[in-house]
Amino acid sequence: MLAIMVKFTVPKKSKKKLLENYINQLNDAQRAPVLHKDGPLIVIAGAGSGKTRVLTYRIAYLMSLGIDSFNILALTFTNKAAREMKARIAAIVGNTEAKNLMMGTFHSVFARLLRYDGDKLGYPSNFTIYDTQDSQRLIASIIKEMGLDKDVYKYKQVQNRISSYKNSLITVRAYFNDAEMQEADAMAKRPRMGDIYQNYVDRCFKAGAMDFDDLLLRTNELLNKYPEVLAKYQDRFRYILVDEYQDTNHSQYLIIKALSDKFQNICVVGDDAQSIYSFRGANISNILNFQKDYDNVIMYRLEQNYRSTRNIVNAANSIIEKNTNQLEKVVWTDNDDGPAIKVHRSPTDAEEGRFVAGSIFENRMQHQMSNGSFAVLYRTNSQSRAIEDALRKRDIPYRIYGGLSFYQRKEIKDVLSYLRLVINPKDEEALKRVINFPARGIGMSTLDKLTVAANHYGRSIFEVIENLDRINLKINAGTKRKLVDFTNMIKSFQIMNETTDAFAISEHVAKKSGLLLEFKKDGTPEGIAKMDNIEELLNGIKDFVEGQKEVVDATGNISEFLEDVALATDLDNDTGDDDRVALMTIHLAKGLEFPHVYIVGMEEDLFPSGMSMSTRSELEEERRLFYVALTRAEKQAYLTYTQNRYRWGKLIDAEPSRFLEEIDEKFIENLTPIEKPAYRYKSTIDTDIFGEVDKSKLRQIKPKSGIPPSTVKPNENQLRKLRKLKPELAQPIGNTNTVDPNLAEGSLINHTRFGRGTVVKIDGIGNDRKAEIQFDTAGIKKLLLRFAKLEVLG
DNA sequence: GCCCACCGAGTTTTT
DNA sequence: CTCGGTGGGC
Repeated sequence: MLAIMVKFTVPKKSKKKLLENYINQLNDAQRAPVLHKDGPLIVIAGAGSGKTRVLTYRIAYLMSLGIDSFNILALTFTNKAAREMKARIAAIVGNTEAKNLMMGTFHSVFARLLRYDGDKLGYPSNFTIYDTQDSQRLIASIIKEMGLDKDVYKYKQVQNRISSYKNSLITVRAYFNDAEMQEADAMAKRPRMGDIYQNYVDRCFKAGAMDFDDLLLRTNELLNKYPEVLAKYQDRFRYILVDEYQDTNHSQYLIIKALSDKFQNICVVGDDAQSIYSFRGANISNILNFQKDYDNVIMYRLEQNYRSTRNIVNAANSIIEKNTNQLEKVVWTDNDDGPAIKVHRSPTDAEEGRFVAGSIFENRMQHQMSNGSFAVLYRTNSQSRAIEDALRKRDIPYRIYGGLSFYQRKEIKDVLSYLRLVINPKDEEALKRVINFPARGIGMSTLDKLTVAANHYGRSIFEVIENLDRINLKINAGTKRKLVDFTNMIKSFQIMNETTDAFAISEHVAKKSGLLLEFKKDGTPEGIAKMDNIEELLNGIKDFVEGQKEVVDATGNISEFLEDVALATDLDNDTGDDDRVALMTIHLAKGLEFPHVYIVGMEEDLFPSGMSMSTRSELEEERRLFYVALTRAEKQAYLTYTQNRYRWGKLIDAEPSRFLEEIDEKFIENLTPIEKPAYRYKSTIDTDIFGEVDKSKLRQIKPKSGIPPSTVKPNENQLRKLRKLKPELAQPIGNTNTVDPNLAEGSLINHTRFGRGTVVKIDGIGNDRKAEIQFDTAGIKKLLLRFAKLEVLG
């Protein structure tokens, strides 16, 4: 109500005044890029330096100069960020003016573009977006159909590989033209990789489906092959802004390059120190080389941190300076020193959770803080469980972000699959999911026959069923009837969909498909929970339909909803209206801030991840991840680690993360007494004449956990690439924790912590090689050999 | 073709 | 430990 009043009573002139005021409040470093009008610019924005404000005001400023919002494209990292920024801009320049701003993630913006122009590439405008699970299922079935060994061709790895081809713009054709690429796969004992890739692409195309990577790859294809399309969008997007530029991949880079080529009004914002997505193809050299890509690039640096205490900023600096590969930048702050970073050790992960919950409880009481002031960050999703349990016991409300999201739950995906079929009956993954769920007597063998026929005729399974009487398939009449009944049901949904909104059709589908009934008759608590979830989904769709009424061009149709769901992240759906502690991975926390931040699981092999410490560049990315984590904190950061942690259902030994040592100790307060370092390092480290350990040498000399040299298997491909690009980064990280060759079952050993013992059993290979040891005083323990410091006594 | 019970493998991070 | 895949009995 108030907003509307303001809209009509405030004359345009004072809007300009408003913007002027905002811009005047910026510091000089922030104001400069805001006022930069034409030509390429890069803003290197340190953590917490107010880059969102810069982006927001810059867009508002451009519009105040008379540039039509229709001509501005802004790419953000999450849709939520886009929404918030857009709302903020609308508040400054007015709703009508901001309406045509094109703003969103790469994936959602270019999905929209492809819905318009994808027909040129042979895609229907109603193409399905396959999520990772859909892709993996399809790849698994292709591997099976091709009769390949599923232990050699692991579908997840294959999917990963295909994804990285696509992100590097290596099409099937390019793959078969690249001998080196094929050789690499052959060396990895997967000579049929290219054929799988080919099949996968064909099948997606036939299904009228794009996976996440296609949204970028096909956009590139479209812009390359159709100059008139490129010209159209170049002309439209005269001003392009890209947030989190350090996390763009090659495919995204090329899109930006192509679109900005004509006007060169390109503004990228990012922080090389926060590049943490190389696993999905992000290429840090995009930001490092931006100045070489365009002429007359002006670089701006935002170095003043407004978010965190001086202790946190300086501690973070002391970490990131261990990395070699970065742009020069000094992040500083005017804020108070603040309390030291608190470090806490617990015996197990359950106790770690208890510490976190207790600490949150206390802080809440003592400082009158809200739950929403706290975040618990971890490296892997599986760590959330122990934290959850502890918070629940303390009655502290929390919300988990990421992990298995609502839309990925089985029952939800089932409903969505029916809806996907309504929109695009060629969608094979959706069809395979629900053609026999709820059970209708259409089993595996029937589906196999249909798949073979579909492949043979180059059609979708749905089309095969529609033409059953014209194809000679060995399917009995009863089953044929059931198949036709199924397609008829979908068709009846399609007819209904033409005249109803997303909510009405969804409710109808949930009932008529038999899904709701299926879970109802199940009767178990799980079944009831699933029904509730479907209920929740329907409510969500209802809200969505309501919301769409306010959006220009929106129809509230189910296809809009599906698009939203396919590209939404957990964060996007966060209303933030209830007061809860946030639990999420560090990756998801990027861009967010909280007064108090708990970084849990500060242990070797967990953080840094055991999967990412074999090369220097991997380790540097882990370090950047730690930097990101720490710089989320405004007032207080906690780092916790455990001595033993449950992993794979077993209690295993844990060792403090090397990152703990990397923080300058003057920023740290240990809540638990430190283990005697002199004792731990005694055997390997020289002390100076005062008996002091030279700390700078510690990291190199200390027996490091890691992969024993004999089993180091750095990704040869990655290494080869790196050697060309950055020879110094390709060095595998040395590891000195070699296992005494005399160690065998029956050996008498000494362990630094558990004392004397006898080796009962040794098993496992490589990384997982472990010994079961009967200790004289500490009982039986299983220790991973690459961690355990064992002295063989005989 | 369906269902249940058992076994085996897997956890890095996500649009 | 937990999910997913498989195989045997119906």
